[in-house]
Amino acid sequence: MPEGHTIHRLARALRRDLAEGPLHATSPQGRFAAGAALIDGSTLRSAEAWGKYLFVSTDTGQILHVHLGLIGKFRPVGHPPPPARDTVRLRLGNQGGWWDLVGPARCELVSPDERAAIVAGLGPDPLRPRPDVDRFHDRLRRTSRPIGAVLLDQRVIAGLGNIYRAEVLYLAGLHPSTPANRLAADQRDALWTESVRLLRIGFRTGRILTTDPAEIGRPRSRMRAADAHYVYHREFCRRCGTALGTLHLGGRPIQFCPDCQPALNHRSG
DNA sequence: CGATTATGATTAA
DNA sequence: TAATCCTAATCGC
Repeated sequence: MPEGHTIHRLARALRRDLAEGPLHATSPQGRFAAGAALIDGSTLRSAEAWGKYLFVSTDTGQILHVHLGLIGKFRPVGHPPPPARDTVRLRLGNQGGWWDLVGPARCELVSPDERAAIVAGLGPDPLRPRPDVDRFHDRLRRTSRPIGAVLLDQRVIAGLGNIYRAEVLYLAGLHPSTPANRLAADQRDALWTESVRLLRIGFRTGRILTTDPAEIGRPRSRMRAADAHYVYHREFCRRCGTALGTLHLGGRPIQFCPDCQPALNHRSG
């Protein structure tokens, strides 16, 4: 589920649902019982996303840090809430709604300093106001690691995951193995611009949609899953039909189109 | 029923 | 780089 757009939508939904009235917090699973007890009875003050990291703070000064990881989910469960499954790490709710957190990589209370340290370690988040684009350019200029690995590094850009990195590279026409420091300024610009554009579409729609509706002949609201991406998890390029290649970069598989994303030429590079 | 897989990240080596 | 963690849906036998 979660690349950056998911966490930003989640933060907004929690703000809307839980703003009013004291929170009830429990840990049916038991693994966050102490933390839930400290949150219980407080009132929500803020919920915000930094890349894939979610912070929820209360009027009593508690700061809840949640990271969904690969398999975590934080979703509304209706009102009144049904009996909780025994995997629910945290159930949070009030008169505005009820939410269950299941399978998170992180669910913990942090101090203001700890929170600041996490945020300081993250690269610019395209979905936040006034992201520091220069920092993104600087990081790319300074490393020879393959751009396909660099885009997954949250210290470089916060919020991209395995789908967006593959699609952003496709849209920029760049081979995933290209050393980041060999990219030209306009290529780095394209990576940033496409990241912003795609994440915004994801935030607006709640889906990772990267294809051009005009090209597909179908509005985003009715986009079929099979047409939603150009290369991610595909066998053939959605645009030109060429058989895709697969690499392992940043510890994860990435598909690319050998025709639309040619490898860096030795003489021009 | 077990194995596999998934939009992630940290730790150890 | 590999091992590890977290959960649930899906698939094959």
